[in-house]
Amino acid sequence: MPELPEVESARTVLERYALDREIVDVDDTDTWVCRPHAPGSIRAALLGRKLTAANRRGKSMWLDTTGPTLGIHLGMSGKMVFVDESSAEHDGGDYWQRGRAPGDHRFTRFELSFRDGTSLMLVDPRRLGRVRLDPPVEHLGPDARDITPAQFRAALSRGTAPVKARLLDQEALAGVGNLLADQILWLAKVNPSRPVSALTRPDLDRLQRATRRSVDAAIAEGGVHTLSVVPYRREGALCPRCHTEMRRATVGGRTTWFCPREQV
DNA sequence: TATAGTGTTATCGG
DNA sequence: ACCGATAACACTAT
Repeated sequence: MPELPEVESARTVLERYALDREIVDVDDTDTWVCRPHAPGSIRAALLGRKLTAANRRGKSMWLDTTGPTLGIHLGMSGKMVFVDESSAEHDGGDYWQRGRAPGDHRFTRFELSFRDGTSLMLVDPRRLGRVRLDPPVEHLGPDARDITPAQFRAALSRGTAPVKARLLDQEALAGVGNLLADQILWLAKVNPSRPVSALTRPDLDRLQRATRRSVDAAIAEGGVHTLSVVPYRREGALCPRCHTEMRRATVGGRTTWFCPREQV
């Protein structure tokens, strides 16, 4: 499911395939995913327009058009699929929804049809994704891929929240999800429950470097499921560095796996 | 059959 | 007002 790296691969697909084609039909009838606009309002705003650029900050995407901006968030189970002139489907190589067969429209929640017969759809079984016009993005923190050490220290300096909860706070820094957070904390050898107020300057700098490394690695390797500690997020697994049994906890409301020996 | 889940947001309580 | 925790959302996979 999508964190920053998966959203970036989706953005790349949109940029490569979906720009500069005239929109001749829009299916925005799923008013749970397409909101808060009235049914048909997104359709009316986009008919006859073209997508002109695909942008991303954290896990949020927005598409510039010759009309209003189209915001797309993949939620926990969404993926973008582009159907080309020969009905071949292109997605980000995302590892989830692997079981979906080409042409399966059961979970298509939003669709743009272009004049040349191609189309772009949001496929989202759980319907936790969102499509909206002119989405707000200013509230998001700096993108986790290019946040500077100084910005990172500022984002993690205030308050008493567990450091993992802060890493997941999209207004502090944008793009880190549950798996990336576990990887970052494991790489930096920081306990997920440690209050941000207890982090030292060296801790913060290690965390920032671990964030950059983890995001870059996941983008290069094809998603957060390729991160090195992810296979060890299970009962009975041993830390791949020190062979201590991994421990499970709930931090920031999310399932958390960490090495109790190294992450102190 | 029961439960957990890679995300976000409204609401509650301190 | 600020900060953090929790429940809810809808559906699939185990």
